[in-house]
Amino acid sequence: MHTSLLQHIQKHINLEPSEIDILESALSISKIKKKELVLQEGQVCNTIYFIIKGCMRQYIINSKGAEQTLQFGIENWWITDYLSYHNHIPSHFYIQAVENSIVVAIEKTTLEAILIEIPKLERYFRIVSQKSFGAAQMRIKFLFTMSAEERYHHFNNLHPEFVQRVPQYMIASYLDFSAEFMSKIRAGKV
Amino acid sequence: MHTSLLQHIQKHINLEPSEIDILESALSISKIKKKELVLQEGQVCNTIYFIIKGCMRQYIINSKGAEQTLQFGIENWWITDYLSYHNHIPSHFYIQAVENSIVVAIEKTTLEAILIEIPKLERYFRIVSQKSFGAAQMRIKFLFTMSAEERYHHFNNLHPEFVQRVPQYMIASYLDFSAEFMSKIRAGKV
DNA sequence: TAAAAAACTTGAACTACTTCAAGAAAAGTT
DNA sequence: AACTTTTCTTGAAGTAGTTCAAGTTTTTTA
Repeated sequence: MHTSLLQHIQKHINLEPSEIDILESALSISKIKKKELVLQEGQVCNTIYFIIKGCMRQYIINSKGAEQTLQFGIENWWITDYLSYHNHIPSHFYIQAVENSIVVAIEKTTLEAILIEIPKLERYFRIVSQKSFGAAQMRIKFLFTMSAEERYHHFNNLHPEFVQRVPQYMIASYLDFSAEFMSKIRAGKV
Repeated sequence: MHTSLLQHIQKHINLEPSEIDILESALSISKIKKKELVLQEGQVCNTIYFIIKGCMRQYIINSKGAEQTLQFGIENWWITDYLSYHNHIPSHFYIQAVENSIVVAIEKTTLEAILIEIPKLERYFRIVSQKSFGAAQMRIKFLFTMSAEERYHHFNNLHPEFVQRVPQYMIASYLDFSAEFMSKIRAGKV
């Protein structure tokens, strides 16, 4: 396993050397090719992914057959469908690699075993998921209060590198407007 | 403390009698009058609230001075601003009682102490917040894929009691359309 | 139980966005 | 280097919603 997950965990809790050993032996990295899907709509989600390198996204296919990105994940983010994961119900989402990516993929059974061996990790996941929930609430705030153009500029200011990395149409759908409209915003034609 | 919080916790983890004692003595209930604010924009949020009875909401005031509800909480829900709570930063939100409510209000210092005494509770909060995050993602999905009318009918089917309980204009803003438009949807004039 | 405040309704005018269609540019593949 | 696929751009026409203003109904308060 790459050290970045350990570092991320140790930002929030202290691990003993023995606990690090347990993690090292239980977890491994995997590579995911650009465009590869790790979850599809209708499947039950049994895995959580920590992104070591690259970029993933969670998206849906709407009633018109178009993809809409709900969530991006980059280095040091977790990505999964928690509702499907916890309730054993079919997922509404696709999870896909936007770039060739390196992740730590943890199966539910593995994670449950690790959490029993290292109960301290419950705290880590608690804090991380509370912060994610907080971020989701801010996201809803921005969707509610800003115009399309404001959302674009705000996102562009906050994550300029990111806008370079992924196709514009994915960002447009993440910000909830059409790719065509994004093009016009960028050209100043609005 | 009312038993409903204990029951909610014990849906997810098993508590020893001694642990229940600790909780009982550390926590107490408080009453919040309708329209009373427990958090205002600009304040740092240092408390999490478990709703025993009643209804709370998290809202913002937008650039036009109008309130927009981001989140409702009813019986057996937690409500707080996790981003402000964790990062000690001023909140973007107001949290207010929609009805006269009874809550367990837990200060950050109290909660941290309890979590050290009963580490098992980390698991409870981890699971609850992961599920909340999953629900927030579904919420974004619905906002993205459904028309205003679809969102109204969907919400009305899912939570019919709830629509009776709170003013329509709050539900309209939660579903991200105007109170006037909601009136037209209900009258079938759209 | 009257008065005041809060919540809901209605229609008309407006607008921030979408959709469509077609072409251009950029990136990926052999 | 040529071909294919993917991504981005542009304008014209359409529409799902908003905003405003005024009136009505319901709920709360004194």
